[in-house]
Amino acid sequence: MKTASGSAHAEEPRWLTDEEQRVWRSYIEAATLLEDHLDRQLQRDAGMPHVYYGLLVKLVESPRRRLRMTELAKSAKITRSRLSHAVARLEKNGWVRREDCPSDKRGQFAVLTDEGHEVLRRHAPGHVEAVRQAVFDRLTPQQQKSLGEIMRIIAEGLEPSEAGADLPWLR
Amino acid sequence: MKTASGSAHAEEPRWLTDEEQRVWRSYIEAATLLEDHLDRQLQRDAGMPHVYYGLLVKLVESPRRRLRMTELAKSAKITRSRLSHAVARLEKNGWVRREDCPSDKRGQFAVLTDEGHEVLRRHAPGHVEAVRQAVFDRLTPQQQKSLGEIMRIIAEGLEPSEAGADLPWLR
DNA sequence: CCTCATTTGTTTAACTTTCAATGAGGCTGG
DNA sequence: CCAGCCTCATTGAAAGTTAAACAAATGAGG
Repeated sequence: MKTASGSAHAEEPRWLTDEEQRVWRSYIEAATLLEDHLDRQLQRDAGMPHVYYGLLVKLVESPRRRLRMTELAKSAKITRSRLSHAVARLEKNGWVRREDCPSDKRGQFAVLTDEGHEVLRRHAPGHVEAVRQAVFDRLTPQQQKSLGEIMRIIAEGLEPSEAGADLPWLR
Repeated sequence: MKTASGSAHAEEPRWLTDEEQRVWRSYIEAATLLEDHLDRQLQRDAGMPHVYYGLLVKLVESPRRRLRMTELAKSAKITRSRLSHAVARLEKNGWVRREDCPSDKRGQFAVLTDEGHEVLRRHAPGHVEAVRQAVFDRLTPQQQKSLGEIMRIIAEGLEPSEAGADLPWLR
């Protein structure tokens, strides 16, 4: 059996080539700048960070504009803890409301309020425009397609199924 | 002259097509998962978030392992304020030390200490491995190349020259 | 019915990031 | 010189995030 290669075990590291390094740096820089840019845009215009906006979007797209906390967390790729705090804040803004789940007394729904829906309606155009300017307007159709494929692959590799990733023999 | 289209002015929004939306979602998901994954890996192994690690890397690659605060901030794509706090923390860890700039009394150098260098040496292999597993091992050479090109373009569009971006007529 | 492991969601404290304000130093033109 | 403006870097408070611990409810198995 080959060594586990995920624990504290020193095989000689496979360094990145110069070209790989350039790619990686470009990725980090662009991702950092982009996140920052969108956060600022939404904070300025809509009064919330990008992640929070994303939560509202998830909700508006869901049946009855509601989602169980855990579902919402999974779909937004954040922890339940982070979501708890976020929803608390959005609730204070009046954009989301919590509702008990009838079938599971532990459960909570996050529900998009009319106000929340309105905020979304009002600021979606500006946000889409920002995304276009920063990303889509600059890429050829081919590049857009590639970006989609590439990011899907990366996400795939890190997805929840990731849970037991360093114990592959248990999956 | 065409309208400025960046201010509070409602032209009918150019929504994203379904395909564009899929691309964008993939991007957001992958970027979120990846950032989170690397933060966790480094926090667990090296006791610092990914950004902080990135700062040490910038320093180790610089002449005399030092950089002016502003330079470092620019090169890492973060604000000077954020850097100030970060360096304060790294200093507390003994991984970075501040030094006055002789030629400009306002200036400060962030200098990588030997301890800092050692931390980097110790944890670089694990980090590279994490990046490989999450990204490079999953992409074809063609995709790696595309990713580099695409992210360079996006970064380009958001770069510092961005400062007066909504006042293009002043540039 | 009871026990125990698991799931759900929240909470607390520590840490990080942002935003706005500040002070010190440099630089330019009168 | 010095007045006004810009740059360098830091600060403190508020907001957001993380990690670990927790209570309540569920549900599977005995």
